[in-house]
Amino acid sequence: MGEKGEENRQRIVEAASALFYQQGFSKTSFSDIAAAAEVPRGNFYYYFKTKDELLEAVIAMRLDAIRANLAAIEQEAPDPRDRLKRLGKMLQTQAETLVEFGCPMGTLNLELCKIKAAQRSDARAMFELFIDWAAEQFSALGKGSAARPLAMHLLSMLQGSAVMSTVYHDPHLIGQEVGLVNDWIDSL
Amino acid sequence: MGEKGEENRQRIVEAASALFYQQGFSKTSFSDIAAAAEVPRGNFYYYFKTKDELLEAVIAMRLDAIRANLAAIEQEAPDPRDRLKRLGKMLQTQAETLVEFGCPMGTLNLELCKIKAAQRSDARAMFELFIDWAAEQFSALGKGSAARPLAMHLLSMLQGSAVMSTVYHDPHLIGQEVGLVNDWIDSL
DNA sequence: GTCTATAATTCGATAGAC
DNA sequence: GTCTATCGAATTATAGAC
Repeated sequence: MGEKGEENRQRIVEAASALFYQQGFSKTSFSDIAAAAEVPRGNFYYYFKTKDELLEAVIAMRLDAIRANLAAIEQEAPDPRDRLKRLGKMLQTQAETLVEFGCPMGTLNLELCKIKAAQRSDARAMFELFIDWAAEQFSALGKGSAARPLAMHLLSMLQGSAVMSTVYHDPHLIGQEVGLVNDWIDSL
Repeated sequence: MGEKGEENRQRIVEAASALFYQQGFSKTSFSDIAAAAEVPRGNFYYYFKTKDELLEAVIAMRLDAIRANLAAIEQEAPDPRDRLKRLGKMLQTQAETLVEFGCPMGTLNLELCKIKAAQRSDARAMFELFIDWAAEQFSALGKGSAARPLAMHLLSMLQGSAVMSTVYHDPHLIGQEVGLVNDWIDSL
C-alpha cells in the first residue's frame, strides 16, 4: 500500500471513530463517513471490504490511544494512588463530549453487545487495558490478590459516573462522582 | 378505541419493549415487532403513526413498571437500608439478561442520547423515579440535603455494576459489585 | 378495525471505467 | 489507486381493498 493510500486510510478510520462515537455504529452510514473524511463513497471499499472490518480498524486505533494515555500517566505520576486518580481526571477532561455522547469505550461496548457477537471481544480489550493497568497499581499498593477486584470496582464506578453524567447531561456530575471515587482510593 | 384494539396495542408495546431492549431501538424494525407481536405489519400504523410514538408508549409502560416495583419494595421492606439494598437485588434477579443486553434503562438512555434529543427526557424520567425514591430513603436515614447526592451515587454505582457485568458477560460480577454497594450502604 | 400490496428512501456492497 | 454508477436488500411509511 502506497503513501497516499495510507494517508487516506487513516483519515477514514479517524472520521469513522468520531462518528461511531457521536452517532453510534449502527446509525453511521458509509455516506456519513465518506462526507466527513472527504473521500468518495465507493472509494473506501478499496481500504475496507466491510463495515465490520472498518470497525476493527477503529478499535485497533483506540487501543493504541489508550496504551499511549496509560504510558503517559506512568511517566508523569510515580505514585500509584496518583496514577489511579488520573483515570477519573481523564473523564473530567472530556466532560463536554461525555455528557453529549457518553463514554466512548462504554457506549461502544454496550452497543456491540446487542448486535455483534464477533467484535464484542475486540471492544472488551479496551476495558482490559484499563483493568490490567489499574490492577498493577493496586498491586503496588500491596493489595495482593485483591488487586484485580479492586480494579474492576474502580472501572465500575467510573463507568457509572459516565452513565449518570450523560443521562443527566450535566458536566458538574462528573466532578462530584469522581470526587467520591478519589475518596475511595484514599481510604484503601 | 375498542376492546380488541386495546389488546393488540398492548401486545405491540410489549413486543417492542422487549426487542428495543435486546436489539436496541435503531436496529429493531417494524417487521421485527410485527413478527414478535403476531400482528400484520401494515396494521399497526393504525396504533402508532411513527416509530417515535411507539417509543413513547414503551417508555410510558416501563415507567409504570418501575413505579410498581418501587411500591412493592416499600410494602415488603420497612427499613430504609433494606429498601435501598433491594435495588441491587433487582439487578441480581435479572442477571441472566443483564449480561446479555445490559441494563434496560441505562442502555436505552445511552442510545437515545446519540440519536434522539426528543425522547431523551422521557427516558431520563426512569432514572428520576429511582433517584427520587432513593433520596427519600436517605432522607429517612437523616441525611438531609445530602440525600439526593447519595441517591445519585447509589444509582451511579449500580449502573457501573451493570456496565461491567455486561461488558465481561459475567453474572458473577454483579454479585461482587452489589456486595460492595451494600457495604457502602451499611457504612453510612 | 384488519390486512395486503407497494411506494419512497436509504443502506451496505459491487462492477468496472479511468 | 481513484471515482462513478448502480445493484439488491431492507427500511419506514402509505394507499386502499375488505
